[in-house]
Order: sequence, then C-alpha cells, then structure tokens
Amino acid sequence: MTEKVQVDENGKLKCSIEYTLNKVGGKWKLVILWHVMVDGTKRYNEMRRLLPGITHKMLSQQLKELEQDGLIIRTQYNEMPPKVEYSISEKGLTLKHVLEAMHAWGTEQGG
Amino acid sequence: MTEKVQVDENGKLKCSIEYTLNKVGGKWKLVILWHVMVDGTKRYNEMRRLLPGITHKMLSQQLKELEQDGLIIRTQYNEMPPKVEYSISEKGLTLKHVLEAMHAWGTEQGG
DNA sequence: CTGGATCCCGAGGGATACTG
DNA sequence: CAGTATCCCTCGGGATCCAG
Repeated sequence: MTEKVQVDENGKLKCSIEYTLNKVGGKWKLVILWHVMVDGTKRYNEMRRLLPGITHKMLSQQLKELEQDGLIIRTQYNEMPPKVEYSISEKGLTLKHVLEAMHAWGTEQGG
Repeated sequence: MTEKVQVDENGKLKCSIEYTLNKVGGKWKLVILWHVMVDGTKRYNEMRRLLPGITHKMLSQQLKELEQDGLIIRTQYNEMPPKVEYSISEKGLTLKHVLEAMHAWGTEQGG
C-alpha cells in the first residue's frame, strides 16, 4: 500500500504520524488526555496525584497547550478557595481510538 | 534501552498508556515503525531519506532500541559494501492499531 | 554503506519560592 | 487551591570524525 505523503512549506516530507506526535507527543499529554477521558473531569491537584513525578511547571504547561489546541476544556469557578476543572472536549474525544489502542497495547505487552 | 518506569506502591505499572509511551514514545520510533510497516523493508539510508532532519546518531540509536525491544528485525548481509535491512516484526505488527489510529487522526485533523 | 565514538552546546525541565 | 516566576543544571541530541 502506498500512503499519501504530505509536504510542508520547506518541501520536506511529512506524514500524518508526525502531525499527531506534534500535537499530543511528549511524555505527558496522552496520559493526561487518557485520565480526563476515562475518569472524567479532574481538578488541578487531582491531576497531579494521577501523574507521579510531574512538576507544577510541566503540568500547567501541558494543560495550557492542550487547552489551546482545543483538546481539553478548562472551567474556572470564581470561588475561594479557587477551583478549576479540566475535562475532555469534543475534539479531544476524537483521540479516543488512539488512546484506546495505546492502552490496549500497553495492557497486553506490559502485562 | 527502556527508561525508568513509574510504578505504584504494589510495583505495578501506573497506567498502560505510560508503558506504551516508554516503549515507543519520543520523536522518531512511531514514525520509523509506520514506515517499515506500510512501505515494507527498508535499508539504513532509505530510512534516513524518509526521516528528514534525523541524524546518524538518533537513527542508529532508535533502530537499535526498536530491535532490542523486538519491534523491528535487523538483517545484515555480509557483503561489500555493507547492506542492512530493517523490517517490521510480529511484535511490531501488534502496534498496527495504534499506528493506524494515529495516522487517521493526523490525516483528519491536519488536513 | 552502515554505523560507532566523541565533543559540545543550549533548551527542556526540576526545585523552589511567591501570588491571587 | 491553582497556578507563575525564577534560578539552575542536566543531558538529549547535533556535528564531526573514525571504522569495519
């Protein structure tokens, strides 16, 4: 089978896998998306507990990027103390197959 | 080869997504696997051409890790000049759903 | 042709303190 | 509670040369 090859503005070959990795690659984003998709809405500190080892800096950075890409929804309640909730968006749900496939593979291969 | 894995208090992997990312995360591995799965067997320099921007160091490193994890097969022909071919393994084929899902998402979202 | 070995730099990310 | 700001440093990865 021959796949459709995409070319960027520099004339370099680009494939859809690379596009996906650019959006949700890295160490944290897919894990974050998996949790908010499966477990539902989560608050900031709940996310921290779900991601052992992540720092403030990385968590807020990743969450911000995911929100700017429209993959998660950030809801802020103007209360004291502050309360912010993160949930999966419609667009984020389009990653369902990717996440399920990766989860299935990890479960099978990793035991 | 595989970096530090996060485990919970029972010594089990935190989540399967993380296991998968530990095996095939990073910038190159899934793209490499995609190419050898879809396009078939590839030689070293063919791989370089398929991955604009990758360096010798990174390509040989990633190929070695993928081979050690049993996801690709390295076949060396004792000729002059040297000839080495990389192909997808049975185990590598188990990532088919992951790769297809990511390719589909990138195609839809990226245009 | 297919890599390995080395040197080296800078950005990515950790730790911590601070703020609304 | 939910982040920001800052400092600091490691180490991922680029460039280059070497080897079978």
